[in-house]
Amino acid sequence: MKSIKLYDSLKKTQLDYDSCGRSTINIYSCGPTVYDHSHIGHARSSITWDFIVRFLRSIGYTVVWTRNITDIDDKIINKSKDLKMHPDKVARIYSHSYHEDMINLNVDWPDYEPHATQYLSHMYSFIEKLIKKGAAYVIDSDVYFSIASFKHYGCLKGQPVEELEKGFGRVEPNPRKKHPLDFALWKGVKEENEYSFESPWGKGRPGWHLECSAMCDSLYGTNLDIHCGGDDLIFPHHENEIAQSEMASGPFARYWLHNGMIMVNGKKMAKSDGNFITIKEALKTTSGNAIRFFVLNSHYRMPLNYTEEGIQAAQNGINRLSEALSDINFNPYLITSIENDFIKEFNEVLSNDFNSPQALAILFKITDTINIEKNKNKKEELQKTLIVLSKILGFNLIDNNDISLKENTLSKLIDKLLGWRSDYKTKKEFENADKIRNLLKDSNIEIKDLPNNQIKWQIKL
RNA sequence: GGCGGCUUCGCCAAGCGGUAAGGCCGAGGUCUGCAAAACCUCUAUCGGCGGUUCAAAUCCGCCAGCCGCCUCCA
Repeated sequence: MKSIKLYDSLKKTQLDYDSCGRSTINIYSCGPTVYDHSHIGHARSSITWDFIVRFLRSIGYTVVWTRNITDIDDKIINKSKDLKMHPDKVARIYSHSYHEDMINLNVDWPDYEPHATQYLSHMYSFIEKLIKKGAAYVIDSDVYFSIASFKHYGCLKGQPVEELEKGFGRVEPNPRKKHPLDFALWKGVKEENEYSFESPWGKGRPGWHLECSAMCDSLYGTNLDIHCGGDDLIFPHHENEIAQSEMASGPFARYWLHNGMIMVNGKKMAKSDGNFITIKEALKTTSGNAIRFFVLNSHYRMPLNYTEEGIQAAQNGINRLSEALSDINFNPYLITSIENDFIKEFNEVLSNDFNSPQALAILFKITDTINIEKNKNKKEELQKTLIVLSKILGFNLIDNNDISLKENTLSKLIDKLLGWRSDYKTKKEFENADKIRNLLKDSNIEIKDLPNNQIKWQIKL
């Protein structure tokens, strides 16, 4: 098994991944709270973990990937009031929207996609365990986690409790809590008609941090290898997860990975700041491949500035990669395993904390080589290499090129038009020939005259 | 106030001690009826100032600007 290095947010240093002799890697990544359409920031996160899972699988690991859906939350409830709709329906609508986005971004389905509301009974036993161990206390129908019970509290954030307290001045202290940093595991209802669930402590709703811990515990027990999420979740979400899980069932995730934020004009893209672009909006003018390219072209831990130009540059880059595959005459879905230096180098750079920008550079190196290769067999192998590697990054360059389209009627129409254009060209009626070319161009179909009277066309966004 | 991070070509962005990847855009050329594509060629010494070193974008110190987290957040 290939060895990999990764940056661990908990130890705050780059480490060699220790597989503990197992070929399986259990990964849990924090998914969305479904109260609205997802934005580019969610896209980055999803694409990042998707590509890392793909890569780990490509080098031989068996990955069991879980990505949760938070389907109960105050924001969902607020939205349900706005829409005059049941909270559960709100959650289902936006989960569906999220799935649509994931499909368009070619993000693989995780192996498990637990919804918080499906794990209530597990949460109850989780809370009970904490209460028994003295790590949680009940006040009326609220249950709080006592951070004083966990001596490593603050380890992920990298700050002792005393320092964390200092930053707490801005928040109204909840007088019911024993310590200002204690957080709710279970929130009892304030009003009788609130959306809530029956629990051993009365009607209420689970605390956000609890969900992930309980679901991890249920799915993986103490065998969680990698836990990932956006770096805005480090504190308090992941910090609290660690505290709960360690207190309830012992060692939690062995490694922590966090992706950097998407920025807009130097500020973090966020719903609350209103400076977000939804994935659906972005897909109106660009492709899923381009968004993925845009994301993968920078290292996952770095902040990434979102701009229209950046997306357009990414789309142009994708177009060039697809271009190198536009004349394949083999079945791209039946590629037997190949080995060469490009692949070796590709695996090398990705093994070094998942350096996707360098991996992308290799794709372009292959593209350059394809474009100048005269030998048919060699060229074919390079094209196969490009397809295989681009798939590991999660690109779909094949459908982008629309091989299948060439079989259908639209394709026949295009060929017919191109035939007419050739006739006009033969008769030197270039004005008419150009009319056809412009017509196609207006429909995002670009044509190119190659030597020997061959004509190539490509759908170009 | 605390902790963490960022500053590299016009734009995006790698690099983690050995003499600046890649993408986009742009310029010139080959090809072409023209165009596009492809191909060839061209474009930075790394925020500032010091220091360590045979050698620094890379390590250390100081300064400046920017951002994130500490409240829901991918």
